[in-house]
Amino acid sequence: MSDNKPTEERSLNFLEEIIEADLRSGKHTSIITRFPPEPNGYLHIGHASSICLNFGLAKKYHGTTNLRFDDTNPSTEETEYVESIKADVKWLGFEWARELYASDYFPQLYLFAEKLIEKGLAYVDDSSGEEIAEQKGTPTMPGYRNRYSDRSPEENLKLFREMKEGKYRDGEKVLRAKIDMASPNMLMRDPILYRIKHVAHHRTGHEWCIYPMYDFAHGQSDSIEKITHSICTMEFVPHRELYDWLIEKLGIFPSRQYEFARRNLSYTVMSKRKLLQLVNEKHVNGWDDPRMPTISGMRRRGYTPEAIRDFADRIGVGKRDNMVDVGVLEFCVREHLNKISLRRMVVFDPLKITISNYPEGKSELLLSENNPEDTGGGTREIPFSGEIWIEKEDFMENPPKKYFRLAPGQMVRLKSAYIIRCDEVKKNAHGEPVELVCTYFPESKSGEDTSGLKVQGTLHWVDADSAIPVEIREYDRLFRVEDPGSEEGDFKSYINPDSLRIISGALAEPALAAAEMGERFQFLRKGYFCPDKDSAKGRLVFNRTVTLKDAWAKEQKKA
RNA sequence: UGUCCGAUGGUGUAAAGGUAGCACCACAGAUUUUGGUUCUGUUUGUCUAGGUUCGAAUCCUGGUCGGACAACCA
Repeated sequence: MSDNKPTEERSLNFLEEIIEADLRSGKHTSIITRFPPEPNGYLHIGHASSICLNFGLAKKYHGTTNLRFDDTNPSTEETEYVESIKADVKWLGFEWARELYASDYFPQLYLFAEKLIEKGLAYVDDSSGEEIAEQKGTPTMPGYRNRYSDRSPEENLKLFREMKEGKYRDGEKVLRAKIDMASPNMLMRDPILYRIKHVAHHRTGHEWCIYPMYDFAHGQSDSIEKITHSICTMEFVPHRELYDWLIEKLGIFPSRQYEFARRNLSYTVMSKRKLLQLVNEKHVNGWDDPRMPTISGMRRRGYTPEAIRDFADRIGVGKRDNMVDVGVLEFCVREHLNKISLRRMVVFDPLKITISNYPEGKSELLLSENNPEDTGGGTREIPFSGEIWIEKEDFMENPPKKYFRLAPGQMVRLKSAYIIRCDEVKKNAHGEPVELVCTYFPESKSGEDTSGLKVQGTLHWVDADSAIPVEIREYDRLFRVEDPGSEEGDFKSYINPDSLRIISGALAEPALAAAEMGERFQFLRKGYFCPDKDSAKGRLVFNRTVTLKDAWAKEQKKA
């Protein structure tokens, strides 16, 4: 090729720029990142972005990523969450270099605290929570110290050891850093480092009754692991000053914190609190409800890890507030599913067709491609006979202009089969069509069409004799508004009442009987679907992952 | 009335003082045995007022708007 431009290097995001600069300057020879969830809930799409970011950055620069559980608050954390988080990260396709726990560092952290006390940089405070808050001032008013702040290092050391030994009750004392009660940064106003909690920890049990706060655990853990780039969300910007202060005073490995703006997704909520409400109040059927923005929900819905990674990649990373359109996610899902899913035909709302000129009692097997996007995808056999089902909405007695489907006297092709013409409409007492009598053109058989007939529409269908009944679950966005969290009143009042539609009487081509969990299908002209775990033998349940684009529906809406 | 962070089409993200680009969305056309896919094209943007400069999205100053910060949560 004459074009010798270097293979189009994509422009770097701000984190990549920082890392490349650090690598170039020799500040680091390799990088280590970490994904640090607290095991107190399920991971959602926001975490997925963070996972892709941290693991993706390390991968790009040939570094490693640790999975570290930030388990410093035993009252909220459980092993169950640890397991689900690990499963989610793995499912997304990432491998961590080390599986670590902040709780592994409790002994080391305790020593760090004693060191600070010895240096006169921390003290034990007997004040109540209210008193501490009171003395802290406000963002516009400086705080002030109390009498406990003057205790000697010796006394503090003694008191802190007693705290550790369980001599005091919850809330009776805390360890505080001695920094600056007048700092414009509230977090620097003698922040609490340790608190007493006589609570069992999911890993250390009753070994400890004092637990470090986030600020005294996170940076130190980063440092112990020699994390080079500790990437977190913007709300931690004010913590950075404290993060750096502690590393400096402790004289430990200088991990550095960098912040990015969390990605918000339209038409959903992401806060743990709100998600929990949806589950507890049964607006959804559990954390893995396919409408949930959780990783387990998306997995059950049929989203692929590839699509989610692609999504994270496309939306990139920045520092400003944002609201990413869920349409981008759906685009990524469609794009991947289009390439990999097996085509099948399923009629959701059946209308019977009798082909009057098809030999009585005859049936034949037709061939159809499994995936037109994949030439090696092979074919499958579909039975065809004189009695078939089509979609009710694919027939109109008085069709509008440009209606390419079936209507009296109008012809359509049945996908991978024949061209038919509608001759007669049989109706029930309400005047609704219940059966169409059609003729077919034998010489129009798919693949060997010599009929010379031209039709505009192609319909999906199933053979009446061999069709199997299936249940379909169609999901729509969970909320009616873009940003439920910022609307007036209770966010739950914006829930979309039609976010789940169950179709129990759908009929599927027989090949679908062999569908297995994990397989992805495109039901022709309907959307992408996957088997749900609720499927039972003889009663398959399919989740709609995402619809197909529908130019006709769009046109209808305009009209 | 404090400190910190931010502001580029409808959305997300690039352009490190020198052609405002890419993707999604939207729209139009072509192809199509899925009104799918694919292909081609089009519309739309630098918050504001000054300043520095031959030249500013980029640097400086003021303003405006949005967000974060006063948990013994992370």
